[in-house]
Amino acid sequence: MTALQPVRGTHDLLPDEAARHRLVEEIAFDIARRYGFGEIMTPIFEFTEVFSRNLGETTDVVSKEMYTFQDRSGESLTLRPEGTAGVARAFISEGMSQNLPLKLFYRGPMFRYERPQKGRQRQFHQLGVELLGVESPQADVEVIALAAHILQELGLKHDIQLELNSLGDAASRAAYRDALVAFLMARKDRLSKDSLDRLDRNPLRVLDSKDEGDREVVADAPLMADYLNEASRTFFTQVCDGLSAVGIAVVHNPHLVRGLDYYCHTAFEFTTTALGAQGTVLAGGRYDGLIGQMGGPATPGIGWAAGIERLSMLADVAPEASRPLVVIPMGDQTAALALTQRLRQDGFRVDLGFSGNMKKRMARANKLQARAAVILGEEEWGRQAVVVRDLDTGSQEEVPLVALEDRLARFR
RNA sequence: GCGGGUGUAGCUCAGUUGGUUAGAGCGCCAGGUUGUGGUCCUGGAUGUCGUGAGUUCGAAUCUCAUCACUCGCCCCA
Repeated sequence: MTALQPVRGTHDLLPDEAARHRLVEEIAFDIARRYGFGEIMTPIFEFTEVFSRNLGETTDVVSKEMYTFQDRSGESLTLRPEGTAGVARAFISEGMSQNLPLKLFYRGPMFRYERPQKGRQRQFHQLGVELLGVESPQADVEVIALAAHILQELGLKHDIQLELNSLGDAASRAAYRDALVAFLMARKDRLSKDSLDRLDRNPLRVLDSKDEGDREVVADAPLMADYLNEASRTFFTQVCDGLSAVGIAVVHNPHLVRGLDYYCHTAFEFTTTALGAQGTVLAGGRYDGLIGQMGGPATPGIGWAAGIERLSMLADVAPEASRPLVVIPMGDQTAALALTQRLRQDGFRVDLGFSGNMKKRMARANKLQARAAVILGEEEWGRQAVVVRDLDTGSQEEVPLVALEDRLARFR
């Protein structure tokens, strides 16, 4: 605990940036509402098993990135590294299976112990959605369409592309995995150190390797598409057709793999090249087995999550700069306080400085980009009036107190 | 966890081959007469030179360690 620094990988969000954050969240939530989603707020920590059992013991997230600690009663708790497991847990705990289908939106901090980089922090924020209880590929289409809609509304400056793949159902996935492992084992000596490790923990990851040698080996590896069984293939085709029907362009990436164990069928990522090594802006997939595996009623699900910091860096939106009114007392501070309170009650955004002479207060008003100043001159005050100065034009006039709100209306 | 780069006032940076009082712009504060901002002029304050050791007569400038940031790997949002 050295000096007064924020913990590595955490950041203070000052008002300007916090406002951007909120704006991104609000735009996303606003659109999600149009699609019928309601917000759910789950705790930022859960019993450790909620994550360790369901994301997959060998995944990086579980094996080396969780913030896990014991509370005073000795329970092992973990700061959530992602949102889906908590929502699934809530679904079961709260008996929500009575209300299917369920459309949930969430936002909030997530925690992952990783080496910080651009667009990657230890405490970061995500917003995401989960659609539970729908087996049909229509759910996949709706959820992906929502994602595309949000990104569009955020005006992402840099071109974003949607990559899509199918992992197939459990049977298809297992069959493919076996085939791939056999293929890779036969070429073990040509694989990079990292990929040998992947071969052990998550063989599909080898497909994604950036290593030159690996890429050569992988180039003629068996294709996932060839191992999809009939049902899985039909499902994928329907998702693709649906997306094309709603006008969403897709790049099929047969090497696209998800990091967490619970995914099946549809996997997708909206990617960009504008964030350095972090190409993913929004990603998700289908997880039909998760809730059953956690001990709840077998319930299909599909969802995605997006990093708010990443969205904020790319989004072409700016919080509306609402300009305040400023009250400037000349003599009686108490009268100014009362008048300020009155105007605030009337719905105006008003700033009343805490100290300083008139010049100083005017300068401050300017800095706040105030629209107008209400000046309480002693002389005018004696006549039950104040001076209202338009700070853009510099013109000012005397206004009787009884007419103040009316006169101020145009500065709202 | 691994590798590269960086670290000087609130911010952006300069600082010559190690040399004694560490600078600029912006910002901030105070003035430019009596109740008025945004421009302009004048003046002022602010630095453990990331931190800790070491080399040296002497270090912001060299060495080592450490911390933070940053880029890439891993992985992901």
